[in-house]
Amino acid sequence: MSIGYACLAVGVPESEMKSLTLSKVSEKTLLDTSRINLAHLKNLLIYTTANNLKLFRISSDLIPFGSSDANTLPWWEVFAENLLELGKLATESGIRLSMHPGQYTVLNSPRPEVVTRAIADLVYHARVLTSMGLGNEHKIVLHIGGAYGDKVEASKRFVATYLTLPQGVKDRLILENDDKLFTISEVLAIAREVGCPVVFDNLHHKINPSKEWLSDLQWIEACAPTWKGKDGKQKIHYAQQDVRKRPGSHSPTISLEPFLLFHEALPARDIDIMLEVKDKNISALKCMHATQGGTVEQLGEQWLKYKPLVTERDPEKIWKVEDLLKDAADGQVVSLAFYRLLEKNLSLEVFRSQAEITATSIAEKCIQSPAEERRITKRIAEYKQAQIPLEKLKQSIMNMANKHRVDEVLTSYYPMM
DNA sequence: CACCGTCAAGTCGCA
DNA sequence: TGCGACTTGACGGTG
Repeated sequence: MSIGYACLAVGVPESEMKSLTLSKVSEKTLLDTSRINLAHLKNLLIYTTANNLKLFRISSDLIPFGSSDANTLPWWEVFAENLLELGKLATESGIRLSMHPGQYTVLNSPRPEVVTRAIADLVYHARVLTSMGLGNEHKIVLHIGGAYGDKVEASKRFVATYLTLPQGVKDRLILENDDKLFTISEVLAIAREVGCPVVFDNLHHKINPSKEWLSDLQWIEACAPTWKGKDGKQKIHYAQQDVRKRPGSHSPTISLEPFLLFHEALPARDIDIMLEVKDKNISALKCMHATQGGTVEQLGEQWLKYKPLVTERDPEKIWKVEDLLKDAADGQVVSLAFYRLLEKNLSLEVFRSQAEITATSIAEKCIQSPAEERRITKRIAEYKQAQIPLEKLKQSIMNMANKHRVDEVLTSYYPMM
């Protein structure tokens, strides 16, 4: 079983996708931005490989305006070599890639111009994966679209349009239940009609359940036959609700115990799980290590990145974690204990005075001029007097870390909580 | 430097 | 009927 993350990695320098606004589009800006994004994707794949992750979703932002008339570049030719190299990197590392056009790609719209653009967008996504030399098990995830007051008609339109898609798109397309309109049973009905694999999303299903009452496991089993040999392993999406936000919002991180319960209930056969969560790779590593074990080295590396978050709560707790890792002859055994202890410590309240000390010591690594020192000292004082939230202080420190490329700070999880 | 409104995509749902 | 929410960085303007 592979556990994956989507589009971006926290704490990986030079990995973010740049975008353009329409007013800035030109041949030069398109070329420059595409080149940067491809280089950043390479960094993401290197990171994914180094951390032994096997599932990753490529951001649709890879090629700016990739499916729009605003971009007339034959980018797949201009960057043919780069794309092939990236695909090779993924293939050699056994990484399964995917893409996921957003909410604005609507195949079943009654407006023909919307449908035309949606098809162009799917062609763009398929072209990225194909240009990378990847097989059809590297998929494109799509929702059914709008309901327009008549889901039956909307479903019929989806099917009709699906049938007109280029084969290269059909070969990669997989369909997902959404959190508002099309339930898992409705998606399954459409998918069976057109012969397309289905991705079960547990959170969408929780919020937008079908009238048939089956368990998550039963729905996953119902989706299983839609996956044929050429499609690769069955994929599902797993997410948890952010309790502070509207229904459907992804949680900041994956809470371990509910994930473990979900995981234990999964079928014995091999399934790929794409996590949808704000902290991306951080949760992917947590869930992977917790269920499949991590080496002492892997856990130690994670611990260094989490450490300042524990320090700003209660520095005394550091020793317990370090003792656990020190006594660990076998990383497999302590992985679960490590992440459970970590979660427990991270659930503690931040201590303002400790957060101040932590911020000071991290800022010290980044400061390179008296002016910077004055600015950060001022920000820390503002935080001390509760004039700004900790988040803002961290942002200032991270801006400086970014400016001076302070890797130790940039790769830590310090700004995440 | 920090902050804020706007943009760009399509649909839904609430005044 | 019209506009806010959804998403997120880029961008331009202000303080």
